[in-house]
Amino acid sequence: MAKVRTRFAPSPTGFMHLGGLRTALYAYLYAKHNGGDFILRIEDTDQQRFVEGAVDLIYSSLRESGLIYDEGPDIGGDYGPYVQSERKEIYKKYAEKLIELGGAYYCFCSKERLESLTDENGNRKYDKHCLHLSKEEVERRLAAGEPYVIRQNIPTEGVSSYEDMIYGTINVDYSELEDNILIKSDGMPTYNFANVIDDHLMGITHVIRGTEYLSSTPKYNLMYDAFGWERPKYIHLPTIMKDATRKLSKRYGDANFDDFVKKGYLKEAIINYVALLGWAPKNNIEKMTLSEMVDLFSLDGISRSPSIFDEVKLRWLNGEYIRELSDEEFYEVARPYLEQSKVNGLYDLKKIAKLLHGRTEVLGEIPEKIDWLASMEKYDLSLFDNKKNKTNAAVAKELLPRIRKYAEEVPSFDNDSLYEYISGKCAEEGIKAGAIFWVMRIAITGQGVTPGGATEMASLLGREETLKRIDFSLSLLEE
RNA sequence: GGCCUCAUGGUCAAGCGGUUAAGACGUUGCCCUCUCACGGCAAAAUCAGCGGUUCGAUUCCGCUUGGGGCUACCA
Repeated sequence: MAKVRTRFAPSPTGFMHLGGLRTALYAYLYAKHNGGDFILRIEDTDQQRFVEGAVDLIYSSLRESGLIYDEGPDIGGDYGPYVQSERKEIYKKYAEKLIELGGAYYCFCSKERLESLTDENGNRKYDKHCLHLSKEEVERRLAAGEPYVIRQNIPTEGVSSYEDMIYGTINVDYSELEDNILIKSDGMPTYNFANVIDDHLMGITHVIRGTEYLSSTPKYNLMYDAFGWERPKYIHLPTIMKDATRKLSKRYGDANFDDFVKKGYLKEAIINYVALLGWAPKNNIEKMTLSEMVDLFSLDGISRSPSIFDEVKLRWLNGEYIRELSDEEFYEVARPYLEQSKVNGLYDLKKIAKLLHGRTEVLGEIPEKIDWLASMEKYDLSLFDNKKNKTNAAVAKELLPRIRKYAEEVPSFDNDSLYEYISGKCAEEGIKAGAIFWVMRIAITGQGVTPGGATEMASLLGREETLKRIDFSLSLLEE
């Protein structure tokens, strides 16, 4: 069997969309699982939608997520060029050939005439008007420099049939199809034409793309057949949805790979999560590395129904990846976020990172978790209420001087020393340690929830600041 | 509207004629615990509806309903 070749063929219209990323991922996985090649091709035939810089974004997103392509515009290959706008002449040549074969024809119809074809329901279907032009007339008008397009000549009757590797047999009546434009008046091909020519010329064996092409694939098969080319195998993928009725799309602004990276999701987690949308490995594992996915990937694990993107689950998975990091690695990835928080320069960021490590699911939430540490504000005294430890503001007022004394006396201000010293004292003096720790934590932070216990927070603050805060709380309790 | 297509808990999903209908996220309890988080345990589904086929349907077929896609000189 021939070597498997798959391709990812995005249009450079903006950021790398997660739906596109998944398509790329599956194309990559299928190729690699079968020992084949994965190719990148840029489909930039629509100059209106072209966005400056988008091509570089495609390169970097693919590279960052580990989807290394074997051939592509920036790395070359034997089937280039890999950018469609650079293949204009190739399309022209094949379009002319298709015309000779009877599979296409020149069309000179004006926009106005096309619009006049619209029926009362707002539907429009080209009437093959120019198909009936004589050869001489076509020659004449071409020579006169009249603007033209090239349309595909689709049979008016009959049924087209093909096998999709996910959806099975797909039958479509030719009468449902229209004589689409293959070559636009600017000389550029449309997707409808370019994808066929390129996939064939580049030796693509398996075409992997979204279901939006499921029902238009018969048109492409018609061309493969006309040229006498072997049709590729088709693998159409279900859509990723934002919710039950809306497709995940750029319009909502939160569906880009870059957005998630910026929010503080790890690239591995994003890829891993996206892989799970529409595919499940046989062994029921959810957390996988890219290379594990390559091993496990199989078409019969792909579902046919659209799946909804669930950021909550992505969060969980991201948390799993974060917890797996060493403290040192976590510090490195968390650093930009730590540095943009208000505590930057005030406390030891490494120490904070260590406390945050097991409590962080998304890196971007780090600042809000620690910003309050920068200054001690007046807080609600009901925070001292705790029924398990039987504490409240009155109890706190009583306990705090004692806590202050411990903080002064403890020989070393690291967490272990603090914990041992204070719990030792509590045992000695017959006081409930839980109550002391609760009061102490509230008194030095003024927060109900903190990224560490009383002694951890104290050791982070240092003796001086801890005492200062205790005094502040004492004064609050006096009022 | 026409055509293509999909349908198991809130979400992702196992299942491929006979099961107590996996698992994960989330949710809710409980346990652990110097708060939170982590971790542990537990709970929650008559498989969209209706008809068939079959000794027997979540699994096969049809219809209905609902969702998605296509119907561009966009891909």
